[in-house]
Amino acid sequence: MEFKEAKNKFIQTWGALGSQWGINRTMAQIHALLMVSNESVSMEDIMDELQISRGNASMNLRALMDWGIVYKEYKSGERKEFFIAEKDFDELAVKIAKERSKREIKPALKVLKEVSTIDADATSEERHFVEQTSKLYDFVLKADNMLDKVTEFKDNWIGRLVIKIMK
Amino acid sequence: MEFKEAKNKFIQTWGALGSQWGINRTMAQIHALLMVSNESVSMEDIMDELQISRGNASMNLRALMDWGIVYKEYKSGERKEFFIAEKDFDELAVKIAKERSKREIKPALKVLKEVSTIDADATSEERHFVEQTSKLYDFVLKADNMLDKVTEFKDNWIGRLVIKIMK
DNA sequence: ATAAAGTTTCATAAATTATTGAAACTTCAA
DNA sequence: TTGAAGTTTCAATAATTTATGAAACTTTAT
Repeated sequence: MEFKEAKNKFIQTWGALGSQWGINRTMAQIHALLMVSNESVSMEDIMDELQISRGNASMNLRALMDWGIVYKEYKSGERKEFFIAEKDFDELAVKIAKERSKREIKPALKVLKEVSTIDADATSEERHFVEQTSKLYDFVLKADNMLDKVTEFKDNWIGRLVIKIMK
Repeated sequence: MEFKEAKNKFIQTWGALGSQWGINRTMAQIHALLMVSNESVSMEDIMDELQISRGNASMNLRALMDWGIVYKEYKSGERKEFFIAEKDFDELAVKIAKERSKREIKPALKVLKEVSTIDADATSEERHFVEQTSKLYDFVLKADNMLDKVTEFKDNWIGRLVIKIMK
């Protein structure tokens, strides 16, 4: 396989992986492109390489910056803006985890709390509902807390974690 | 909030959470319904409660069974099939993790391996590509292994993990 | 063996999500 | 202050994903 083919394959794969995990394809592709780029990349270059429109590029770059995993770079002498990706994967994982927790898990927890605290009538159906949703609340809370804890290990947390788990 | 409202809210929320994580909304909703149900539920009941078609119900139930998180139950005397959800959340998490690893992470790893082992020409661009994709391969592999390890803790792995992390 | 009840499949339709592209806006150099 | 280069926004459109429903298939009781 030659370089160009490999690069393209990587971008496509990363894009597909993203879309399976609730991150839009183009956003993941732009991120992939930036990750493997030596130099910072202009919006023009991104549009050109991924064959996407200006609007699409602009919106997804903004989203990536909102997530804190892509940064703008201003080059002196150049008017244009350039972009670079967070290349520390541990940092990347932490940021993605935090962002998704904030956007998706926290709101779901709120609802779980609400529905698990209705005052259950005497019917076994209602008691079962309250029991299950309470257990689920505890479970999701624990899982989410784990993500928070993980963010305290700035340095290679997955490595440490694996070592700990394996004893 | 009364029971019916709470139940509905829970099903909607679980469905939304699912769709944000790459599991289709109806599949997650059916799972939610089964989780909070006292008794096993027939396909008719599911169709009725979620207001979905027979085909949709059938396909998503099949998917849930493929994932190993919903089971069929045959009641003696009844011709109809009934369904129940895996209600052990640890078991549920393990099964979902395994399934997604198999379907999504493993294939991505294969591609990462391929593209990271092209013989890099002398250009710094190509060397950088190989370096980055190699590092990413190691990272994803480690993360995936962690999921595998986690499955060895059948009993309340998240709890143990949190304790370990917190020292 | 038959037919009624139950279940699955899949081509088509609907709904959702992502993308385009052109207009509006911003910045900067002269 | 002007206008050219650069950037963002968003209504319209395209692409993708999901759902429908009717036909085909299977099972079971008689």
